[in-house]
Amino acid sequence: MRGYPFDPVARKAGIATFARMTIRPASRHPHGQPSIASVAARAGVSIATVSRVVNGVANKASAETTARVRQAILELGYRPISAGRDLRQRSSRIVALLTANLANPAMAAIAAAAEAALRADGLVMVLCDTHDRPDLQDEYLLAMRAQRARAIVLLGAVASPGLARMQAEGETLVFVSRRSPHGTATPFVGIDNRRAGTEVARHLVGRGCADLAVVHGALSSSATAERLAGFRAEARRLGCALPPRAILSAAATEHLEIGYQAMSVLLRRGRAPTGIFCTSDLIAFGAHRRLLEEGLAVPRDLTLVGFDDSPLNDWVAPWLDSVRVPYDSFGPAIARAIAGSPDADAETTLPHRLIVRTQPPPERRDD
Amino acid sequence: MRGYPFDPVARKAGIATFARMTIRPASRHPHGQPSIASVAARAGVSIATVSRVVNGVANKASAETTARVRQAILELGYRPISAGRDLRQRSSRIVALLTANLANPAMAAIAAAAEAALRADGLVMVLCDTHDRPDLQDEYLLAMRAQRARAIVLLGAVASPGLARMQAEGETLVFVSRRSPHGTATPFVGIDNRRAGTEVARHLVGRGCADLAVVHGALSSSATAERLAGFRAEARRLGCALPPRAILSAAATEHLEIGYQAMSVLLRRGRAPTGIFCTSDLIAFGAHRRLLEEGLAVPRDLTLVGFDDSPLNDWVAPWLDSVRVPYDSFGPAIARAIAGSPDADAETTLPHRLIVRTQPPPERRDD
DNA sequence: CTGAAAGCGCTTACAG
DNA sequence: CTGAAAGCGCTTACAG
Repeated sequence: MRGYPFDPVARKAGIATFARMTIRPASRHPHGQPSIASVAARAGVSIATVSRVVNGVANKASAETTARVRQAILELGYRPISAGRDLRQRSSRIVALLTANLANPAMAAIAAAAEAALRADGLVMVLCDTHDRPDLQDEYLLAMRAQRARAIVLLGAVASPGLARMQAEGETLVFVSRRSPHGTATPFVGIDNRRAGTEVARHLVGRGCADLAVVHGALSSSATAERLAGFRAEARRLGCALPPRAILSAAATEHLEIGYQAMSVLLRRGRAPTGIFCTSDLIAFGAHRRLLEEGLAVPRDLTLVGFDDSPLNDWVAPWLDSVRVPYDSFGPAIARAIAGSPDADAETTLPHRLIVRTQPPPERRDD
Repeated sequence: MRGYPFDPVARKAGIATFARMTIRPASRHPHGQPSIASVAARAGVSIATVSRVVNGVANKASAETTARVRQAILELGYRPISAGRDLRQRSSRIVALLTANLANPAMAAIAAAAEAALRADGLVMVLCDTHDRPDLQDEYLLAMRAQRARAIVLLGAVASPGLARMQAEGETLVFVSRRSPHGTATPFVGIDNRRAGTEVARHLVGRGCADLAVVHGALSSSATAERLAGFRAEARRLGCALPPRAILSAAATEHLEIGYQAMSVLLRRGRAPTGIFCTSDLIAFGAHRRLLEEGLAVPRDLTLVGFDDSPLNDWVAPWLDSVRVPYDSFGPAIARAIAGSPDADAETTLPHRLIVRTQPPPERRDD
C-alpha cells in the first residue's frame, strides 16, 4: 500500500532533485518535467524497466540496472507524472475529504491529521468545505469521482441524493464523526457519542446542577442525536430528567448563532439553568457570548460543557469544559480505513475524554 | 477560463446524473464510469464531436448533433475523467494551497475562501499544511509538480531550496500574505502590513499607553517584519520609541507558545507594559493566558492588540483588539492571480481594518 | 460540420 | 532479467 512518494528509491530521487537539477536545465526535456522516457534513454534501458525500478517491483531488475536507473532518476530529478499512472490504473492517489465546516477548529485539526496520515501513505488530500449543504456536497462528490478519487471521506456527511447514489454504487466512502444519513455504511470512524453524552450528564449532575439544559445542532447528525440521547437518559436516571423545553436548538445554520439564539431564549424564560450541555464548542461559544452580555459569568454562575474540545480552548476558553475528541488519532484511523484490508474493522471507535477545566463555583449565587 | 464543471452542458449533465443513472446500471460501462466512447456510441457520433460539445467549442457542431450528444450525456451521467485531459493537456485542474498553519483560524478561513473561489473557476484545491517547515514544503512542492498542479499557492511561504528552484524555473507560484523569501516574486496577494503596524501604534499611543512592547513571530516572514517596522517607526514618531528589550519573541515554533513565553519574560522583568502588540492573534492568545495566570485582566490592566482577527475573536476573545484581514477577499484575489491575464496586476493589496473591541480602562490601576 | 488518428506518460501482461 | 507493445480517456491539429 505504500505508494510512489515513499518508495525508498523514488524518495531519494525526489529529495535529491533540487540539489541536482542545477546541473541540467529543464530545457533539456521537451516539455518541462523529465518523463520516464528521458530517464530510460539516459540509463540506456527500456521505459518498462524504469517503471519497475520506480515502483520497486521486486526481483525484476539486476542490481546494476537498478543502480543505473536510480542514477539517471537522480540526475534528471525525475518524478512520475500522476496523470499517466492514473489513466492506466483507473484510480488516482487523490483522496477527497469533504468537511462540513472548516471554520470549526476541531474539524480543521482532524483535516490536518488526515492529510498527514494520507501523505504518509503516498496519497494526496483534496479538501472541500460543504458547509453542510446537500447541493454543495453533491457537486463535490461528482467532481471527486471525475478525479477518480481513490476514496471520499465525509467528515460530517449530510443527506443528499448523490451520496445515497454513490453509497448504493459501492463507491469507496469513509464516514467520519457522523454516520451515513442513508442507512448503515462503513467504514466509520468516530467516538462513542452516546457514552460521552452520558458522562457529561454525570459531570453536571455530580456538580450539583439540578437545573439542566441542552443546546444542540441539527439532529440529522447521528453524532448530535447520540450525544443528546446519552445525556437525556443519564440525566433521567440520576433524577434530573429534562423537560422538553430545556432541550433546544435554533433555526440557524451556524453553530455560533445557534448557541447565541438558543441562550437568548433560555434567558428570556427567566433564570438561567445551572448546567448547560452544548453539543459543540461553537455552540458553547455562542451561548457564552450571550451570557457575557447578560452579565453572567462562567463558571461562576453556571457550568457550560461543550463538545470536540477545540485545540484553542486551553488558550481562549478556560471557562469551558468539553469532551475532547482525539483529533490526531483520526488521521491514522482514516488512512487505515482507506488502505485497510477488507477484513479490517469496519468501524473504528476512538477514545474521547471529558476535559474539566473549571472548578465548581464555591456556592450558588443567591439572587 | 471557465472550466468543464461550469460549462452549461456539462453542468446540466452532472446535476442530472444522479436522477437518471438508475435507468442504466453502472454495469453497462466496462469500467464503472461511462467514458467519452460510450457517449459517442450512444449518440452515434465520434468521440471528437463529444469532446467538442462537452468543452463548448463554438460553431463546431450542428444544433441537432449537440442535442443528441447532450441527451446521451444526460442519460449516461457522463463526466469526463480528469486524467485523460490532464495527460493530453499537460496540466491539471488542481491548484495546491500550501499553508503554514491550518490551526490558525484565519488561515483556515483564507483556505476556505480560496477553495470556493477556485471551485467557481472549475478548479480543485489540494490543501497541504507545511507547519512552516522547509522540508515539508519541499516535499509538497515536488508532489504537486508531479500532480501537474496548475498553480501552487503559498499561504505563508518559508525559505527552502525547492521553492527557490521552482521560482527560478518559472513554475506558477502565488504568494499570499508573506512575500517570497527568495527575492521578488509575483503574483502576491496580501495587505499593507507596514501601514497596519503604523495604525496599531497610533491606537495604543492614542489610548495613552506610554509603556509599549511587541511580541512577534519569526522575522523571516515579510509580513511580520513589515508589521514590526511600521509599528516601531510610528511609535518613535509619536515619542514612544521602543527600547530593544521591549521587542521580543521566543524560541518556539508555535505562536501560542511564543506569546506565552515572551509574556513570561516581560512579567519577570517587573510591571507589565500598558500596551502590547502581538503580530498574530495566536501570539496574543498565548500572551493573554499568561496574563490571566498572573491575575491580570485585559483590557483592565493593559491593552492587547493581535493580528488577523480570527473569525472566532468576536465570540471568544472580546478582550482583544486586532487587525482584521479580509479573509473572504483573498479567495477571489487568489483565483484572479491564477487565471489572470498576464497584464493583470502582479500585486494585490487588500484592505485591512483595525478592530477595536475594547474600551480603554477608566483609569490606570495604581499598584 | 464531422471523423480518423496521433499522442499525452504511464503500467503491465506477454515474450523472450 | 529485460523489452516491445497495447491501452487507459482524453484533446486537437488535420482532412474532408
